[in-house]
Amino acid sequence: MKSLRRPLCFMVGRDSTDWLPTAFRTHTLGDIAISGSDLVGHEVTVAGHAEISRGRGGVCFLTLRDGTGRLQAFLKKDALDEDIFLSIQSISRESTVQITGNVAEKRPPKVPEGEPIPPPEYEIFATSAQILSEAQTPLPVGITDKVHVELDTRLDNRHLDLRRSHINAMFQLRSKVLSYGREHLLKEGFQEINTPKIIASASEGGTNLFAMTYFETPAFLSQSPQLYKQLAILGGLERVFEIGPAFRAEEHDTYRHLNEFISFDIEMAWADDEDVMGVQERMIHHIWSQVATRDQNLIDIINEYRISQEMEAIAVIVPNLPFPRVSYDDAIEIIQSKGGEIEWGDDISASDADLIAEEHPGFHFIPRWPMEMKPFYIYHNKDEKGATGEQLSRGFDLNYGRDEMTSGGQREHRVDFLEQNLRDMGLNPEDFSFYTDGFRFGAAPHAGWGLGVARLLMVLTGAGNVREVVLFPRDRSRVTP
RNA sequence: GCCCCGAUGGUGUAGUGGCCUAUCAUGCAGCCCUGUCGAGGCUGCGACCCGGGUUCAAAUCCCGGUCGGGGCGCCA
Repeated sequence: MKSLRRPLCFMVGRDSTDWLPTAFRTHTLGDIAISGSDLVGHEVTVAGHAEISRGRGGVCFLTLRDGTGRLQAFLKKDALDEDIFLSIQSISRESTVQITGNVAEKRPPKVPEGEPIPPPEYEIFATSAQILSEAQTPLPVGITDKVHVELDTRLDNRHLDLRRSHINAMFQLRSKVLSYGREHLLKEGFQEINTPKIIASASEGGTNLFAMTYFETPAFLSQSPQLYKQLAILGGLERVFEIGPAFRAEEHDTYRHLNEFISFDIEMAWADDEDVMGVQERMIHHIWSQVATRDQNLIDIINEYRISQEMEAIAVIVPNLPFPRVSYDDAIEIIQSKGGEIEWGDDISASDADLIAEEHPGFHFIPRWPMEMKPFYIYHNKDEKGATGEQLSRGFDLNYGRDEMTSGGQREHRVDFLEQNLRDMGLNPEDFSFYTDGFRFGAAPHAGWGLGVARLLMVLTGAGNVREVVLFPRDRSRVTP
């Protein structure tokens, strides 16, 4: 690991080498940090936030940061307008500045005896400068401070929190994860869809919905794209996925729940639960291996912060395929053998999941749940019975350690079973006719899953709370910012 | 929704009835330093969540409120 004495101030988190110039800059800071050797002697214009201004008298070292990286500007009193020099010498942190100057190699820092001299870094020797916007002092949360800041304070000031390098890196990773996931699904023939988020009635039952008024009609925010993605499959779209919001009016308050979250859903025709578990593990494997080979710089930035806070560094360990399958029957057995108090037919609680995680710390599927614990749209084979003779379903979960990432399954495509399941769960099939009608004219057997994007990100980034990896999280007590 | 815990400068903290005119770090302001880079040195600034109560005396104890944290349930 890199020495803490030399934080990687100029670490680059984003490849911006092919970004086009804009009205405010010819190059990004990250670009110059990477391509500095080709740019030495060239005049460039850059813009960014003033991270710190050091030096007095006739010199000033201004560390600038934009969304791509950091770079030092070197200002000499006799090389530019004196008033501007003085105002930048005493500029407040986070003010935005535009600098024009020539790229030069930095003088190497003094290093303690015996330590290697670091590779060359680059700076801009300023010939002109302009303050674009001054920052008030003090900042409500420090961008480069070493002091810990609580999540609640950070979320109240998310616009500043996002400027912190490791937070920026986490959100870049979020974008990468979605992009690699899309990339994989498109390769397997899936097409991206969007389903309505304003709905007339419960789409699954179970959780509470947020009520709203749709002109003169009562309506709800969708808790899941479930029924609509199935209708897309029944309509012959073969393989679909959606990355979109889901809303649940549950008053839960944990590190892994939000009332608005992004669900990554797929649905696949002519497939059973095993088929879509395959899609999922291949997709996750693709995401992990892409991040491991292409985005180690982002992981490094996160680790730089974690180490400074005396937290354990994270590593992207590409999981082996296939993921272990721990059937519900097996899970009950494992929990019981470890002294957990659980009976067949009980839900697997968090402390039970801890016991399973002792044997399967990484990704693992838990297939074949009892039918009575699964929603009405989950399929069952009549002759598949659990350890106590109860009906099993083709529903599954994907867990990482103790945390549930996904729930999915083969869907019930036989309309008479579907209606019976609804009745068994105390629901009226007539209320679901918009859905069940889709099954009356020849239905393709199909399967799918829904994955919590923030939960997956939590695993990848080492975040201890889904709120960390959601830009503006919505929980029981937070609706702003 | 249930159970536990907490609230002190901008931020993060120390504090267990009188040693509190409240600790430390960071920040902010000012001064010194013409190659800094975890910059350094010096001088300042800035806080006990709100309302009630107990007590000679409350940051500290009690009650209520508000806000927050952890765990659980439920789920993704």
